[in-house]
Amino acid sequence: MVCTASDLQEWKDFPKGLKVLLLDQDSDSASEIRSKLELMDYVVFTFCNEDEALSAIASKSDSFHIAMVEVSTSSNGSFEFLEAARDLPTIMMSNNHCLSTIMKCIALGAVEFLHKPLCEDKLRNIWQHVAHKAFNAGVSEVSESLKLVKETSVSMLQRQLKNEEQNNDESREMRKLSVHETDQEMSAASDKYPAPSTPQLKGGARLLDDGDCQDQTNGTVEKESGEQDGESKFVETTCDDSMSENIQEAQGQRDRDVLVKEEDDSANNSKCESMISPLSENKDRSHDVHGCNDNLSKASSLHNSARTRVNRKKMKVDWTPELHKKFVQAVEQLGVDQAIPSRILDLMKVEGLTRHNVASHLQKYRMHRRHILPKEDERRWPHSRDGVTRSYYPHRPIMAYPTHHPGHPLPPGAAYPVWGAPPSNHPAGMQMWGPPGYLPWPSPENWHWKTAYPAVQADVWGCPVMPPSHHGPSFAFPQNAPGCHPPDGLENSFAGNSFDYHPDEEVIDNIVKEAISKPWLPLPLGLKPPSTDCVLAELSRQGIPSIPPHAAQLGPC
DNA sequence: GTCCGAATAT
DNA sequence: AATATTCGGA
Repeated sequence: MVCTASDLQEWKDFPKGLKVLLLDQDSDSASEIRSKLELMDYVVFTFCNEDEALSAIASKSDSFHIAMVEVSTSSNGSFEFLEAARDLPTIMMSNNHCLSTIMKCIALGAVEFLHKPLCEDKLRNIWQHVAHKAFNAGVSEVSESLKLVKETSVSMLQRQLKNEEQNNDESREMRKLSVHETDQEMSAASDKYPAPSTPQLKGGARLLDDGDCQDQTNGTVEKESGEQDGESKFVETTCDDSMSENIQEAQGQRDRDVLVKEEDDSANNSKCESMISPLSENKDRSHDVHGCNDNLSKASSLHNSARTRVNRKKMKVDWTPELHKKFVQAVEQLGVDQAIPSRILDLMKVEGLTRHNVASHLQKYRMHRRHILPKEDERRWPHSRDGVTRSYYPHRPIMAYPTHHPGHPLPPGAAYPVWGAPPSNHPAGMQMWGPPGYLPWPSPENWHWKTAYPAVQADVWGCPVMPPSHHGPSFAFPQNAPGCHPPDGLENSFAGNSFDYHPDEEVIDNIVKEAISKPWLPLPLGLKPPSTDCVLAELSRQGIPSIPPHAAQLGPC
């Protein structure tokens, strides 16, 4: 369908009603796309059969503004369509991400190639191809084209401003178009066809665009104006440690030197997320696997030069080994118990890092420690229950874990070394969270052992834990004499644990001995209280034929 | 209102 | 899997 700029000018609520020919052999996929498009007020004509689609455009070629065609991996049919529908801006789409296929599509005139599954943003913006074509159709003279475009844009803009209250996505898109196409890119764009397709907009104003658009489209602005804003704002300040945390927080002073990378969801469709690289010593970013470094400075300067909406975009902190090292040092310095995000943040003095970032990382860090730590201080457990030496977790796992290095207990200070080993000993990006020799990351598939033994309460990390204190001491007390039989399932419970450890008698004995020698303490998990029968039998075996009368009054304490 | 930590989402 | 975001509670 030939859609001219003046058509657009007359078009109420563009792109509402834009007619989309959808050709997809897969009817499921087709209907999915269709419904998405329809939600955006496109009018969709679905074809699962290519011949039908071809005859449709042949007979009533005016009926469509744009086509979306699935490139089936099996046939070349879709290319035929492409050739047959030269006048129709055609977007090809496929699960097949093969470059040569894409190339072929483009070569044959496709205005864009979209990877499936299609994301909504891309669908929403397909109208741009129509607009682009309209603005370029049959206009030989650039100045004429520009004039037309300008008029069109302006009139559209005015119309939209009038309908302010019913502002919806389309109008916003249009405004975007007006501004940018008119004032900035049109002269360049008008003499070549390449689609200005949504996601493929090149550089320049994109960030601003997105920022604005985002602000308008979803009402997330106010949300980000709170704490988050304060933290992610780029403020160039210099504060020293003497300043109070709060002030620092409020000033967003940790956000110095952040490098941001513009979100690049462009043509390649590879969702390369924005990334923030908080590094004062960013030279040693040896593992920049994302290869985004080039963009960093670009985005950064962009940010500096213009508005800072950029920051609104999701930015991911890249926890490089160096950064993690800082983190761990901070945690150590504070002591695990006092290590809270804001303090860690202060100590780290990494610009651009937010408390949220740290909190998130801290969460992961703790989770990890929960796995490696119990082994370490398990042997010290009996003395750490008074709460004084209690570490981060109030309810220390009681089940004796075998320690990984039985002969090499780590001194408390060394329990959480900064780095167990030089990073160079590990594959790029590998992070060490614990002392040398520990599995850096116990693999989750090894955690399932916890479920094998219901009698042991396991926490979410798979560590057996003490029941909360309100269960009271009575919980601990015996129906079974220790030693009657090893706790049922104990072995099973260990069979698949993180360390592939199969407990031997010694371990069990130690637990049992501990329990026997300190009967006033709660019974370690995994040990069942002895049954009365068992107790009686044992007593009998020791030559005590019956329970002394007063014994019954003792009862459980 | 701020911060924390866990839960949940991406 | 890693990180961000959300949510409930202090």
